Amino acid sequence: MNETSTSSSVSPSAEEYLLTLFRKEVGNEQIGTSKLAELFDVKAPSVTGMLRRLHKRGWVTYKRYRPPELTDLGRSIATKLIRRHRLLETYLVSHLEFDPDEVHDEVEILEHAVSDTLIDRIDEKLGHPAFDPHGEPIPDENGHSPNMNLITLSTVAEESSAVFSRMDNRDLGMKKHLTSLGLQPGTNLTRMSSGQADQLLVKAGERLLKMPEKIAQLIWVWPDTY
Amino acid sequence: MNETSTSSSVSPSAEEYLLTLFRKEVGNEQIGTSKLAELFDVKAPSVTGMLRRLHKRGWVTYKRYRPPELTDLGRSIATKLIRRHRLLETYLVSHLEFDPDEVHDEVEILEHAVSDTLIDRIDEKLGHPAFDPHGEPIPDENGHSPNMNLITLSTVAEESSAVFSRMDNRDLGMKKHLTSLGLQPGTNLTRMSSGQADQLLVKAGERLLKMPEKIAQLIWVWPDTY
DNA sequence: TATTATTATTAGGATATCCTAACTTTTTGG
DNA sequence: CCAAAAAGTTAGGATATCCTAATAATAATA
Repeated sequence: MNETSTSSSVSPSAEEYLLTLFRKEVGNEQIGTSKLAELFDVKAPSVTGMLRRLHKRGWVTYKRYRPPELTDLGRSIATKLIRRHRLLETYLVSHLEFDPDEVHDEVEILEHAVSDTLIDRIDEKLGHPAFDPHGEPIPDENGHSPNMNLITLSTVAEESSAVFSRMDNRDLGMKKHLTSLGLQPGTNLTRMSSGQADQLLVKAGERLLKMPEKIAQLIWVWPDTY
Repeated sequence: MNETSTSSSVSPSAEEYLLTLFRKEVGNEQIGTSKLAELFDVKAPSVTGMLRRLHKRGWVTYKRYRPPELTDLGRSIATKLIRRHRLLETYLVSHLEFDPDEVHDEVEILEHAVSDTLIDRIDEKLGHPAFDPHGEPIPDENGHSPNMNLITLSTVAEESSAVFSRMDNRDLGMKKHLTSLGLQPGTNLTRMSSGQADQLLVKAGERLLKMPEKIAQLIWVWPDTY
């Protein structure tokens, strides 16, 4: 058993802190003791204590009064947690009718309780998805994320194909609309030639859709590049 | 929010102890400190400590050197936990291809982490099942178990029908054997008349089986009583 | 740059869980 | 019915989390 296989052996809080630190690092955001305290609804000294413990576990480098830095180990563990998190979200949304915007809290607790076996089962059931319901990439078992060289659908050349990756997930209405048309992360799209300037002709699976240029600019795809 | 709605706010171990105590009570079995210690792979003093805490929470009545007694509150909480447990087992088996004999450990951890909402979703997905994969009854939201008036298959009258409910689940070999013959919780059985004394003739679904009296005594069925 | 304001840490406690070692009560059996 | 054996408890520690109050370091500003 490697250090990260049995997540139930590790305290949930510690993993949550790690995850937060990781997300902030990815987003190039600064985060200190008091911000963390606020996020976790905890008092500052608790954060200091946690940072010490994370340091002791080798997940972060920590020196008093300095912001914590993730170690490679920390990053690798966080990546596995991200994978669990996104797979669980995907599963709850697609198999248990959870609302994409409401799964987070449930998953935050679950991700520390499910076994690797269950995660693998879910991954299989879902067909090894590369993106979660929010369009975020799901790292594979080795921690590699799908290489994202995303472009908007509007920049795809006519007669070219691409894979739907993500859409602006701030506009729920549009999201639902697109989903109802069969446009979801993973859907294969082909842009057909169309006479009109501000209107695209897109083949999504079997369907042929007309789509305003404006919307195509909000849809990010993974280009088929051979 | 009632005392038991947010199980994540309560320590998993305490709930596990409660569950064990409840199961023993139901089975009319005695259980003391050292047996508990063995079950939880923990030393005796830890059990004493836990019993004190369970007492303080009002889940059990405890006096030193005496076996613990469940309180009504304890029983009611345990019943909810049993519901979670059995629904989760049922779900993992029917929707995620877990082996009925291997779900237990997974569920033991999960049952303390899932929200009531998720449990309700699962319950719906499963169509409000009354029995789990082991044939054990699943209490409803109010803690009521399906009324079970079980009798053994050997006491079913000839030419009468009954529904397979449960079998002695201590004998794994027999269980697998019966399962392979199509005998599972839920299967409809009809006892046919047979000339032999120590041998029953049983129709299970489409199949006609010969079954030693001995085995029929270990199979519990829900009689068809109109 | 010196002083104030902000941010972060220590000190000292609480709870839940677990442990070892030493002790007590209950049970059992001659 | 009394002495071992078995079962259970207390005492004293450990770790992970969290807290409050007091203190220290860094950052910001006049």
